[in-house]
Amino acid sequence: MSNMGYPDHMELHEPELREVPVTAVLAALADEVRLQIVRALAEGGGEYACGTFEFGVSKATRSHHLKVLREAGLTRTRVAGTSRYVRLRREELDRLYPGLLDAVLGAATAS
Amino acid sequence: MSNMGYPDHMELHEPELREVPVTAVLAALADEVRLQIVRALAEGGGEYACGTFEFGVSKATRSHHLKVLREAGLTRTRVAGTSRYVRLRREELDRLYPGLLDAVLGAATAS
DNA sequence: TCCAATGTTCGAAGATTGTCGAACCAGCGG
DNA sequence: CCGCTGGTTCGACAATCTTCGAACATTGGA
Repeated sequence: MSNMGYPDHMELHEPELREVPVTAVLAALADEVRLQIVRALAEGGGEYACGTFEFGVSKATRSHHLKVLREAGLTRTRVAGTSRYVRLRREELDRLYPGLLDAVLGAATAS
Repeated sequence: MSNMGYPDHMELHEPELREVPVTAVLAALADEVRLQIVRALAEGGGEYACGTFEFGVSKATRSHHLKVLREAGLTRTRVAGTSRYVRLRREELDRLYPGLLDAVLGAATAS
């Protein structure tokens, strides 16, 4: 009974957005590489394999940044085979921090 | 002729908000102490002497945080006598990043 | 003139962060 | 079964950040 209705592959732990301090959310966004990832996710709208993001950093670094985003409650990750698919938790974000993502992305895109 | 129309006391250098990278603005907000300062400034609406902010850090630390906020374009500082009065650059902020401050402050206040 | 008050600046200590290569793990395809 | 591929994890290193006390600057008043 340790399996509580999950599929046979463990889902990654992703925090409730309420339980993440605002400062952590902001800190997650306060990095150029991570902001590029978030921007890409937001533009596409859907989910992307981790390997999609090639922003001039190594595999290890990219993995690290995706972990930061996930643990800040900004993204959700689905495991499928050897790949992991990432997507932005936009609705939740917009509900809890209305306007934040739009403001940040607007600025980032407008440059 | 080094004085270019300024009053006889040099105003502190405060960057144009456009020229501050978004990540710097976010980084400035991504700290518990600085967020408390910003929250206090936003609630009050007006300007406050630096000494007003007693959030359990030393004078030196407070001075440091106020400098970070100022150089991120979040606050403006007026020098008067031995005191410095700080205020939030709310209008500019709201114009360039509409919704950002509200989202962050709402979250911070709602806790 | 001398002192008190308000802030800033200067190290320095300690923690956190971003980055990488190397090693590792798990599927998938021969 | 063996190797490739997509990702993670593990040190390690350098840079940055937060924090403090102590020293300094400047103003205003007794």
